[in-house]
Amino acid sequence: MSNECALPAVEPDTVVPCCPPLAERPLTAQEAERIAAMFKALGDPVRLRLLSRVASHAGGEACVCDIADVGVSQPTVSHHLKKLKEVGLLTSQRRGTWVYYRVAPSVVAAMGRMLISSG
Amino acid sequence: MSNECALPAVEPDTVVPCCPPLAERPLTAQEAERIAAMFKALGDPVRLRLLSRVASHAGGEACVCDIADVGVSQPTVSHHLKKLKEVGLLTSQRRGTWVYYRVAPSVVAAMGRMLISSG
DNA sequence: TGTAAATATTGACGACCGTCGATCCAGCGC
DNA sequence: GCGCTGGATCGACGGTCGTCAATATTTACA
Repeated sequence: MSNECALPAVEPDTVVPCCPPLAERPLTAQEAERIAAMFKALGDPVRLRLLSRVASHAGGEACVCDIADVGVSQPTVSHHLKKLKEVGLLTSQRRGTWVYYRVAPSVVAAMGRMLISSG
Repeated sequence: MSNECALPAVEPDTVVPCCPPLAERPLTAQEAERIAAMFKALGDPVRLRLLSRVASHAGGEACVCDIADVGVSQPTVSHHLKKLKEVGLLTSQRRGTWVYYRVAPSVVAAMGRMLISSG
């Protein structure tokens, strides 16, 4: 995957260029479906806090145990991290007993650019 | 409302500065709640298409009748436009028989910047 | 081998959300 | 006044989502 501005494609074959500016042209149904799934991942307060905690953590990565105290149970934390991972906003890596998460900057930035260049 | 970078506050008194960069520091529960509500509004394909249609329409505004053919019923379109309006992403104005919607560029840009400056 | 710690998965339950048909409201023209 | 058109609201239904307790899985260490 050399394309820096690519979102995780639904099918591995079609690497779609990411996020056209919102005001460039009307989004197609497929584009909207794909992009909405990513924004929906940001549309939950617990996920937003988890993402922010990973992003702001030293070294750009955080163990689950470092960020898990957000007021919900451990399974719920795991559930939300999984969702963020599914849409490509987070990546994970197991090191020993712990699992470390880090944000995918290109994906986050791509979503941001879609909004910025529409103003 | 002179502050260009302000999101619609839940209570009219507290005008909160918008969207700290995701990686600046961990979001508080209240911040996350407020911001998640806005991203949630973007987390639906129909709303995303409606927003894109308004944003890309000539003059920066669009009558409902111009953008309503997104594959759902007229009440559903109205419902989604209302939601986008509630979180401050759209504004509306009645002119005669028609209602015109336009995007709130500062709000959209604020959300974008929150993501961009986190990469 | 066996026990403990860190995450993930499963299954269930209540709440929220998107959708629709039916209805209502606001302007316009006759 | 009346009818028509664009748009909003209401009420209901089915599906999705966030949450939890319980359990499973993975690794480390004695």
